[in-house]
Amino acid sequence: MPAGPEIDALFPADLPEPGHWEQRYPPRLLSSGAQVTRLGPSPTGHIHIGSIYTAMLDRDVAHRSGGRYVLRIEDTDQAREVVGALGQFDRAFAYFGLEPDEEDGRGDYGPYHQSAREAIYLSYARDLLRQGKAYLCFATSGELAEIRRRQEAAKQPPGYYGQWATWRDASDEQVRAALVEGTPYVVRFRSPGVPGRRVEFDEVIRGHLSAEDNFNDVVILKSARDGIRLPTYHFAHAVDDHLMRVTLVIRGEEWLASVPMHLQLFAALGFDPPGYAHTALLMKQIPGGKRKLSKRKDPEASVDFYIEAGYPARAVLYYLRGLANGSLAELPLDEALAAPIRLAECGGSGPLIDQVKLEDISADHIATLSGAEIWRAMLTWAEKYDVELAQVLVAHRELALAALAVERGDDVPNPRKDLRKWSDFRSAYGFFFNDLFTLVHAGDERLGGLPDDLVRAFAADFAAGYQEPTDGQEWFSQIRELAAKHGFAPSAKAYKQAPEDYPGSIIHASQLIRVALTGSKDSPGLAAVAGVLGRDEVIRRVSALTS
RNA sequence: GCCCCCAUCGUCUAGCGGCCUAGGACACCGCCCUUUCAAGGCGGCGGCGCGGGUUCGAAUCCCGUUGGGGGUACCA
Repeated sequence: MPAGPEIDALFPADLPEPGHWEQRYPPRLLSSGAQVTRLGPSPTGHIHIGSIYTAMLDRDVAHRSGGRYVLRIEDTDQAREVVGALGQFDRAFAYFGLEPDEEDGRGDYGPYHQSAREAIYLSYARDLLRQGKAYLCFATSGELAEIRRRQEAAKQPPGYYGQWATWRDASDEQVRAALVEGTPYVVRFRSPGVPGRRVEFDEVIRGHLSAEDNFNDVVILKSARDGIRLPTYHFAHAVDDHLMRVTLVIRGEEWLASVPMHLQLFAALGFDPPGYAHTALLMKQIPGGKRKLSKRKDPEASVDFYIEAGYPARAVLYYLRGLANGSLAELPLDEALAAPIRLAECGGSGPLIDQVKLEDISADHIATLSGAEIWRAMLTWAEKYDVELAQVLVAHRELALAALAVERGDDVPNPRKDLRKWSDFRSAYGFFFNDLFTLVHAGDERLGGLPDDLVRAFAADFAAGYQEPTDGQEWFSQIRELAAKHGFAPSAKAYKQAPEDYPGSIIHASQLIRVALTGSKDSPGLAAVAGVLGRDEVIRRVSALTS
């Protein structure tokens, strides 16, 4: 390997030494026991619900210990970067109230996106190179593929190591020649590991673990692209988490197998390693089993799925919290959200995300909200995802509140649970608003196939003698009397005993009015609905049946 | 293939050697309530993967096995 001066020639002349960064980012002044955590999402598309899950843990652990929760954008893979991803991150964190304590624009340990930290990585890479703890590798992707093919054929572990790592011990002449030719290169870590040797380490969630030590000379600096040379995740993890003075790395289980290698990197750099907690991955049910939720394949993996459908943030957080610590799922929502998450009590196996359970939780939660609270949340959601509905909610605020008061409120022991998410509002409550309601006429299939003449006559009678509801039973007696007059059976039982004697039962008669008023065969209690709609509107809607 | 993690009802889990005849929630089924629906009440179905140990005693500890998942990139 070429000596110092030749290595230095590969880097900018004014590149600072590691000591510079150590001073620039001094250890934090925090009380003992304070944890500094970090979330490192990649801007490669929609943010994953798993990131919200991890962010929740990061924030909880940091804040309860008097520490800091840092957001670091891991944008070292420029090829996969998606524009607009960052704005999405902000929206997602805001929706769930998981804004970081430090991120670009605020915090003393920035910049907080990796593409802006190139000089830092270069400093440490150069240092490793000078010490012989890293080396230049000129192998082409074709050569690497060939090595891999032969390793597979020989049933040997894949990777760049031992006899396969030809550039690890290349002569100075070989390296110089490649450099002179301008051959692209990467910087590889010279792993001190040997096959078969074991390492042990502690992991917060899984306890004391042991694994085969890493012996793979992983890439730490990728080849230059547009003159910029960025680090791999592994190297950036070691450098950033050290310099940002992160004390606890909470990340997905997919990183667990990399810990031995990461530990080697920290040791080679002379850093104290952070603590590690690897959370079980959120899974998705598939025909033959389950797999980790995929951002690309599964819409429910994206945070936007939950925001667009309008699941209340607190309901989602509560669900996620229950997944992390099962005992929290037994607590009421408010208590669960206020209780600490204990990493040591997190499960080690990945849970299937259960949409139905989430909806149940969400419906329960919404049922605890007042009409005014629901109106406010509905409006916030609709302004973004259903503009027409938002306009209606604003223009008819009183009507909306009256509609939301139907079978709901402080004096109602058993509030309606027909709203699981904000996007349910339109189908459940839209009919209250004339702008969102279409009159129903005789012959409509929702009327259940009753003869048009009967429908018209019944509707005309109802409209003509309509009385505003004062009491539910009293109001319903109007239908009861008319049903009798028009030959409907007085009860479902009577109808069932002699169906040929009647056009239908009292149930069919009431369904006539229900469909006329709500456009649906399912609705809240008719007397309450009619009360909200008001006399004129009830008559208008029922009269429509006659035409 | 190799390495690693994990393992209780269909799902999420409680359980950390005797409180277990294994508890709860969701789902499902039945009944009740009911002019429809959403609910609500009551009840039911349903599980410690398997085999060895250790122990007076094992869902709980150990070993093996099977199964599931993750990793094995100049992606994170």
